[in-house]
Amino acid sequence: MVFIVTIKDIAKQAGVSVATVSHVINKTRFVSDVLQERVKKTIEDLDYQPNTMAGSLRTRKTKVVGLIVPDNSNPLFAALSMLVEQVSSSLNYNVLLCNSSYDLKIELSCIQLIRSKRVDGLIIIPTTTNKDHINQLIENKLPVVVLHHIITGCKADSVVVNNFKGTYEATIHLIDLDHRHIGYIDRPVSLPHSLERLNGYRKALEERGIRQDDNVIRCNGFNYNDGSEAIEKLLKLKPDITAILAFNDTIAMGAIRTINDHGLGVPDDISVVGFDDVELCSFITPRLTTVHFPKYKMAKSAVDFLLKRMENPEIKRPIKKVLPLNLIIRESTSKVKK
Amino acid sequence: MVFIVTIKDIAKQAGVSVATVSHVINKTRFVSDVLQERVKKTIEDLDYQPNTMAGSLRTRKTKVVGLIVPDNSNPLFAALSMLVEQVSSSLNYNVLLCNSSYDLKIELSCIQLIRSKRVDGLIIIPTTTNKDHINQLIENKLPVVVLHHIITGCKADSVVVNNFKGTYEATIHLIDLDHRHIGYIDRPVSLPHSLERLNGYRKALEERGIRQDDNVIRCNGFNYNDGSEAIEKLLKLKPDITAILAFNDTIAMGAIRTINDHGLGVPDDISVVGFDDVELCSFITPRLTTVHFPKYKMAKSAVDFLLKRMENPEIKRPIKKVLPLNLIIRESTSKVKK
DNA sequence: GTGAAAGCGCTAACAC
DNA sequence: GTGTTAGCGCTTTCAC
Repeated sequence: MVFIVTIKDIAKQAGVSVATVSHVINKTRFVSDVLQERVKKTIEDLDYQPNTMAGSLRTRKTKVVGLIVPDNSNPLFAALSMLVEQVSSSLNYNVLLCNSSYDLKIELSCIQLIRSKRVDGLIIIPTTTNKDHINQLIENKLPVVVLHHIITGCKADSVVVNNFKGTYEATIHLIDLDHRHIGYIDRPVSLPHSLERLNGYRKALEERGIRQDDNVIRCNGFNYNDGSEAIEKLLKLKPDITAILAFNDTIAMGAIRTINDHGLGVPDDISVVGFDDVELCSFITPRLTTVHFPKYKMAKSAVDFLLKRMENPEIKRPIKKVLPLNLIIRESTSKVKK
Repeated sequence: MVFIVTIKDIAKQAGVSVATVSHVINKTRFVSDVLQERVKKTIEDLDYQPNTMAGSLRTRKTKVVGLIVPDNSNPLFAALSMLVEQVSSSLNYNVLLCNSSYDLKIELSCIQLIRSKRVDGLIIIPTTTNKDHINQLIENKLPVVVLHHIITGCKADSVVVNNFKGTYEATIHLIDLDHRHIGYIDRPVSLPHSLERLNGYRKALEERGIRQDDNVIRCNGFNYNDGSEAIEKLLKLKPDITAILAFNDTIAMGAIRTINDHGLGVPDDISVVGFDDVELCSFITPRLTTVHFPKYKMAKSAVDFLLKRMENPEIKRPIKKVLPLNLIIRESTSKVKK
């Protein structure tokens, strides 16, 4: 907000009307070659930078999309933000990034800000299953797509992942390796997507007739050390466990660390499988067996949904895409020791 | 850009002037309790969301800062963006995030976009040492702070880190552990900050009278597998190496992976030290010895510098802050084997 | 093929 | 203590 050259200056200097200048910039009506050239040259000469805000005030389009994630320093969300930004900018949209810090109040205030900035749409990974604030946005005609999480009764379009199948396959994989005591480290507070994961795990056990000890533990947060603390407890509670599934890779990596600290090896003593397939998975030792999460496809679909909704607000809502997941077997899982 | 309630609607419904409404919203002049209440209630009732764009057009302040990073999925940059966003939003600023993908052309187009969005300031981790485009922003009176990188001749304020001391201490640490053949994995293309790191390493070797074999190798990119490839080559070239310093943690982790693949142990056969102290460092096995990078302080200082410059554009420029670094000794380094 | 001018939703100087 | 109104820099209708 510090520049001085305006469209008027260009118009005057080029000896044309502001309308003409506007039209050559936006290619929005025919302008003769002569004038076109003159205007372009003047723009160049004066280093003119159109003030898109002023335009947005009229057109009611800002070409920015809001993005709210719980925590951009989490590797999954970091990858997702990066990809959302990349595909957005390839379509000429900018991204306004907010971290909700897993806090609904902060999420609410992010939304406030984003609304007042008049973004053209919002992509959000919400923090709770609270749908009211999101539905209200929709009522206000703001296109929003919920990424990754599942909120029943929410009118927003969404792109999610087949969580159930992810953990189901992972568990079957473990069972096929003769594991019978398989632990599960869950998210601090259950959300539908994490319940799906838990159910996938349970279903697999059930199908294979494995007695359901309560081998499920909840961790306290989303960082590596929360995984450490969780496995610590689980190992104490259920010392016969030979394999664990973790809610995500971060938790899994924290768990591996602590397993090692107990003088146990992965996968020799305990097999570990993660979820998300964060880039690092193939570079830690042992390489982490995990459920691959299609990050690019998610980001792409989210942006596509948003643009689609902008262009045609009348499509029956909500539209939803469920992307498939697949297990990537690496080195952190192996046959159970006799 | 889809809402209909404007300040006029509020004014009419509350039976006051738009000026009064504006003033109660912005607390910018005294309004009697009665009117104040009436206005507030009306705002509530109509779910009015001020259009900050319209205001910005007048005030020439947008309350958004641009942030350009090379790649938000890199753990260091992810942490930095998150922190910049957090401190900005605590000061009522939003963040417009762009990834330059390590490409000057893209960086340029991000800047274009950011200028046209009239951000109040820009925080950038540039991709090259090219200073022209940055200096031009400054000439256009846009406050900008260069984060992390060093660009000589650049008029932007900056907050950086004492790179030299980081690698110097790390190398001394290794020498103190009796290592004499210490490799260094450098960044794909040298920049001043990476040269400082390289010099810290060299200076330490020189001071301790260690012959400078050319144990320096350059990796091809910034991902884990670039570290893998680099160490692969280095091991072939210099099989007597017992320790390596990596340009950053990501590279170090990739290297460890490959060292393991060669049947060698870290730190038993080869000690490894990283740079940045990304969160994961204390959770991989072995925990990574690394140079701690004060991420929060950087983000905080960058935003502070920006706001300072906005408030007082006349401060002699550039102002610069160099934050200290310190070595964190964990498990990936140990005495050299006889 | 081009220009004049109204108006997007605010802020803030000026008036009372 | 409150209201009127002129712009901020654009887009776009209407007119020629």
